[in-house]
Parts: sequence; C-alpha cells; structure tokens
Amino acid sequence: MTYKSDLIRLLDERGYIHQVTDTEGLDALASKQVVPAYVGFDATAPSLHVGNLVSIMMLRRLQQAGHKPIVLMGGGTTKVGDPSGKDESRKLLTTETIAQNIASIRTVFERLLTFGDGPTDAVMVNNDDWLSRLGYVDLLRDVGPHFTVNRMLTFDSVKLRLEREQPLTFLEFNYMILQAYDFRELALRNGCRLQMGGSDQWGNIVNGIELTRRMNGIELFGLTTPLLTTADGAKMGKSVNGAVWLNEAQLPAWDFWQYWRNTDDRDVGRFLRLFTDLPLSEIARLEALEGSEINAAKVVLANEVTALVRGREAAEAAERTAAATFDGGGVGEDLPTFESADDTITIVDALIGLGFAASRGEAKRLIAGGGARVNGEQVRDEAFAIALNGGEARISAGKKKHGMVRRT
RNA sequence: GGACAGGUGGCCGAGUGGUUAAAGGCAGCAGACUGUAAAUCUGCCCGCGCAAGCGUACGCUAGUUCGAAUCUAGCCCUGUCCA
Repeated sequence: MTYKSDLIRLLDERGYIHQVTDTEGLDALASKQVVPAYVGFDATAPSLHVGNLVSIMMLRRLQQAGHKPIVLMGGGTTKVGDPSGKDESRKLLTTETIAQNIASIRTVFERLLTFGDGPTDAVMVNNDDWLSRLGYVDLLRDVGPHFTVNRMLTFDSVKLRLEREQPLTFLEFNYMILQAYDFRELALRNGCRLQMGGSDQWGNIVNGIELTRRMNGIELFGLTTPLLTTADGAKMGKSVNGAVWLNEAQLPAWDFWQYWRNTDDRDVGRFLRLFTDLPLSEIARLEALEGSEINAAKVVLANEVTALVRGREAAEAAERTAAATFDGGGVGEDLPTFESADDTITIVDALIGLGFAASRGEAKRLIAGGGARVNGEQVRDEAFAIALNGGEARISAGKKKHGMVRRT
C-alpha cells in the first residue's frame, strides 16, 4: 500500500504501526495539514525507560515528517496512581516529587524533539492542569452519559481482569475515562487530532475518540505501536541492574550502551529502524550481516541510540571503553571504579564495592561458580586479597561486567 | 450482613504437625560452547558466618504443642454467590 503522507509512510516503513483507527483518513489529513499528535507518559519516576522509547521515537518521526508533537505528562493521573497491570497499587507521590520527575524527564525529550512556539515545534503539557480542577459532579454529568458500562466491560484491560478473577478497582475502571477526557481536552486546547501509544492503550485511545466525537463532533485518530518484545519473548528493557533508564542519573551511559550492544541477533534490524535515524538502505545492509559480523551492526545500533538519548560524546566514550575492555582485555574510562583506602582489598569487597554482588553471600557464590576474575585471571579463593600498591586492578564478574578497583 | 473459596520465597505454584529455608516451573546470576549472540547442557539462587551455627521468612495478632506454613481463635485483604 502506498501512502499520500510522509508521516504514515515513514511510520509504516520503520515498523511503528500496529493498529490505526482510520488509516486512510489519517493519511489524507497528514498529507494536507500539520497534525498535532500526542503521547501520554507517566510521571512516577524521574526517568522514562526504554519501554517508552518507541513512543518517544514516534514523536520524533512525527516532527521529522512536519507535524507537531505534544508530550503529555500524566501529572494529574500520577496523583491518582494508575494501578493497571500491577497487583499492588502504587505509592502516591507528592506534588513536588511529580514536578521534579517531570523536569527530569523533560531533559530527554529535549534531546529528541525540538521544542518551541513554531507550528511544528514540540510542546509539553501536564494533565494536572485540567484534571485537578475537575469537579466530580460536573465530570459525571458531562462525560458520564457518553460511556456505557456495558461497553467499558468489553475492553481487554477490563475483560482480562474479570475473566481471571483478579480485582479491578473502581479507580482503575475510571482511569480510562480520565484518559479519554485528556484526549478531548488536548483536541480543544491544542487542536490535537491524533493520539499514539502502545498497543495496550488502544481501548483508552478509542474511548477518547468516541467521547470527543459525541461531545464536540470532532474527528480524531488513534495509532498504536506493536508491543515490543525481544526475540526471546521477554518484554523490552530489563538489564543487569533492572530497568534501562533513559536518564544518565538513573543509568550510566556505559550500561545504556551495553544494553543495546547485547541485542539479540534477530532484533538488530527492527531496533535499528525503530530507534535510530539511519537511512533504511544502510539498515538493510547492516541487517544482512551474517554470523559474528552482525556484531558490527550491534555496535552501530548502540552508538546511534546512545548518541540520540545521551549525546554523541557519551556514545563514543562507551564505544572506546568497549573496545579497550572486550577487544583489548584492558580497561576503559567508562568502567565503574571502586576506590579502596587500603593497599589490599579482598575479592569479595571489591565485587560488592563495584555493585557486582549485592551481598557477601552472593559474591562468594559468584567466586565459587568461577565467575570472578582479577586482571583476567579466574579467582577461586574467597579470601583472595588484591594488592593495589601497583595502582589498579581489573575486576570481572562474568564475561560482561567489568570494573576497576584502585587505591584512593 | 451471610455462605463458600483463597492469601506461600521476584512471579506462578506444591506443601495440611517434625526429615521444610519450604517440591516443581519461570525469571535471574555464573560456568561450558560461542560472536560481549541464540539454542543447549551444568551449577547457584533469603541474610550474616571459614565453619558449626545464628537470624529472618509461608496475610496480621494471640494461642495449642516438646515442635506449626501446616491445628485453634480473632482481625485484615481478595474472589464467587446470596441479601
């Protein structure tokens, strides 16, 4: 299928599209006017993570195609706490924490989008601005009549829960209404015509479209991305120390780079299309590499994504460190370092100090299992003491985690 | 408010008085193989301790018992049905 608009063509050829409410209608709209479109993000943590990166990149593509990205921060909804998915309800955050989170999250968006007042400049808005002013009775009167419980029960998010006999609170049930309200609000305030998001947001998006059509007669569109899993079936975004955060403060660039460097062979092409700006012809070439040569493509992937999210300099430093550490068997500038005040340090303390083991027991198990190395030499003795008078020592836990200990 | 079924380690899920720090699976970590891959095989997988051992742990609290995840009572929470 060929598209009239750059937007849909771009999104399609790079693999962002899972479902669209009305592909032809949206394609026609995008071919004749600037389309303001939004994606909603959580403000529960000071950083977003790679799971959010598809949506962020989609906003970037939108801007590249000459349209206007709206970043909606869920400051208001975060106050309530979206309980979806998880069993435990989230801790409620204070207003100040939420504001700090949003400020921190914004720094990443500023790298990937161009903000400003121009017609295709990105803007960031906070749904707290309207949600917190909402009166319950007014909301019920205005919005309530447009939702039937019958239909709400048919949405997957609700249906699955009921079928599995898992609790579904009223709060959660209402969440979709607040989201629908957001879409309408953005349509009225910012002329927003399109909401994008992960495939799990489909129901919420459709609700917003319906609500706005009924209340205001405005036609809106929805587009979702496929749920991103790695080739071995896991959800994207787990790494050594948990989530792969986008902000440097939550995850050093070195670890971020390593995450992408360790991409499964089968995911390389897909990730290059989604997460880098490289031309498709170049991606096709990289993707076609066979056997161990695909490692070169992974380095490119890691470089490009890190450059986008953390800056070119961070990417280059990480690449240098990787070359020195893995190809040269030495150490690199980005490796974690632990400073010891004594001339010697035990292997156990070094492993813990570097964060490679969470407890002494874990460190010992690692040693017993043959995973600990000092300057490349396997260490089997739990009591092994590393002499630091010569300067520094390279500590490894397994094949991928490397660090240095050095005399203060 | 009533009846019934449940609440076990990161998750799922066995376990109905001692041999249970708790089967099995998943996830995770490490080793071998390799390409810083996948798949596979092997080991580890609450904390402290060199160890003997100690401390914590089966929704919460109080009991019964030499001994409880397992029995009793009360409470909290969840689901299904009834009012």
